[in-house]
Amino acid sequence: MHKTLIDITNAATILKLLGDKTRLTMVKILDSHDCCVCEFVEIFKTSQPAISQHLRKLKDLGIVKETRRGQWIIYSLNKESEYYPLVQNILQHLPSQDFKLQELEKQGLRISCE
Amino acid sequence: MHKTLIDITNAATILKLLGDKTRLTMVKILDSHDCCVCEFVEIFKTSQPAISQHLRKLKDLGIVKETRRGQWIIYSLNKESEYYPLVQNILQHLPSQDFKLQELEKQGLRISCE
DNA sequence: TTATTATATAAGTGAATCGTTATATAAATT
DNA sequence: AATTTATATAACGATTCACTTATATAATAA
Repeated sequence: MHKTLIDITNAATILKLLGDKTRLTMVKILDSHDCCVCEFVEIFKTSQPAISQHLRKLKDLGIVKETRRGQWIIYSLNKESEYYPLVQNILQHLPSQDFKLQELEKQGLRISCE
Repeated sequence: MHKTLIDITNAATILKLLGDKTRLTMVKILDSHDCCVCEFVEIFKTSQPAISQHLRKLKDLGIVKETRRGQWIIYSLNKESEYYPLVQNILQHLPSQDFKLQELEKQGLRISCE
């Protein structure tokens, strides 16, 4: 099986970053659906700056990328990242978090960014 | 492929624990060789309490286990851990750290615990 | 039994981390 | 042009974390 070896210092940095429940859940959600900031704000019931700061860290390491769509900024997993294989491997061990998006849809909050 | 799903809160805890260069390197080394505390002290060139504290955290989560052998306590990976498959998966992405043990042997320091 | 060696624990300190509030920027709407 | 909506950044406080020094425990050797 192909495995890109990752320098242990960089690997520790990535794992530390993913070692936060909010960020780990974000990444798991992004694994199946792109999302904008406002959706995460609803999902995690925390402040918008807190969400932006988490996304910034993920973006700084190249784990996620952003695309502007009008006034919204859509985040997605960066599949070109050298860390993507590791991230994918980790995510396989986690249960789907899609129910969080489904709750949003029930409340009609997901549509806001589409 | 069998994957044991890990609750996302526990997964974040595990990843945070592995998100430290010293602990991650320890676990990678333990993946191929059992080690005692004094070896880690030499390898990481840090204090004995610092090493003991790292091992304590890994032990508390069940990632490593210990066996006393005379005055030494030998640490090894706990392959029965529910987190072992995840840990294994992560370690596959890391380059071998055996060279650190080999350096010890050159200095005749590894033999001390055998 | 005393000293030595290996390891663990406790307490304290400085740095890193995460959330908050306040403010800035940028696009869309009026 | 002014307002609103979405997002980012800055500054600060509380908590967490990893290390240090000092001390405790436990096995071995003298």
